[in-house]
Amino acid sequence: MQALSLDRTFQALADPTRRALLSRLAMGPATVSELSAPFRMSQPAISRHLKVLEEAGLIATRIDGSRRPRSAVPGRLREVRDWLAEIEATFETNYRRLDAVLQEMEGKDDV
Amino acid sequence: MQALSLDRTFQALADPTRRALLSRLAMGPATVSELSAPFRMSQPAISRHLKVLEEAGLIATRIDGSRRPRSAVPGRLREVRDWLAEIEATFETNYRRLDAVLQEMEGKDDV
DNA sequence: ACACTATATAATGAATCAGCTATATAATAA
DNA sequence: TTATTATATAGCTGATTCATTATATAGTGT
Repeated sequence: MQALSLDRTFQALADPTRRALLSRLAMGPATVSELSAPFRMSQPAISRHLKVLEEAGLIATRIDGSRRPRSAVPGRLREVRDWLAEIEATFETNYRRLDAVLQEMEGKDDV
Repeated sequence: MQALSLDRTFQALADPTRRALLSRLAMGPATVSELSAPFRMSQPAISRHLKVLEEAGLIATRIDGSRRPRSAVPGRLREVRDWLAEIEATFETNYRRLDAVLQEMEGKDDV
């Protein structure tokens, strides 16, 4: 298996086809044929996108005869969202601090 | 200005240097020199990364004499997080539905 | 004006990406 | 066995990425 870096995961999400595939899979498992159907793109291209999503830890493959139904794996997405939330929290904190400083300055400056 | 696509934004986040720069900027504005200092990477490389972050709508540039202090812009991150949350919600919904189906099957199967 | 600092841009090269077509592999159906 | 279906892999191409060094641009300080 490959290393599950945020790099890889964000990279996987940086393509509209892959995001569409993931959206579809969030609604339930689907085979490659089913996933390919809505796209004007060759089956190999879709298979490749699915591989990227899998290496990013976003989907998983099950084997069912000659089919390879994929399904979404939520854990990885949650990690990504946590990372984003952390940055936003940092920003919020420091924004509030700045705000407090500004208010204090205003208090001493004005009147 | 460039189109602010999710593509571009995820792409921007898919690089560890850029994520580090964004983390730093979430704590408060900083100039290119300040941002470059912690990295073993040329100044032009950092400037380029900053440009990518800006084109992704994640940071903004202010002009102050010969300096170009950057600051984080939170709106875009929130959009990204919203997109992730939506997918997770879809997954949750469909997972619950499956769960319900399974429970019903179990009810009819067992005993 | 001159030197220095801060930053951006250009030119280049190696690596990776995203698509295609052709082909391989494996399971299913006849 | 043979044909068909489902999917993966290989090989190719053009575009994009990420780093480098060299250089341009523009402000600052003397």
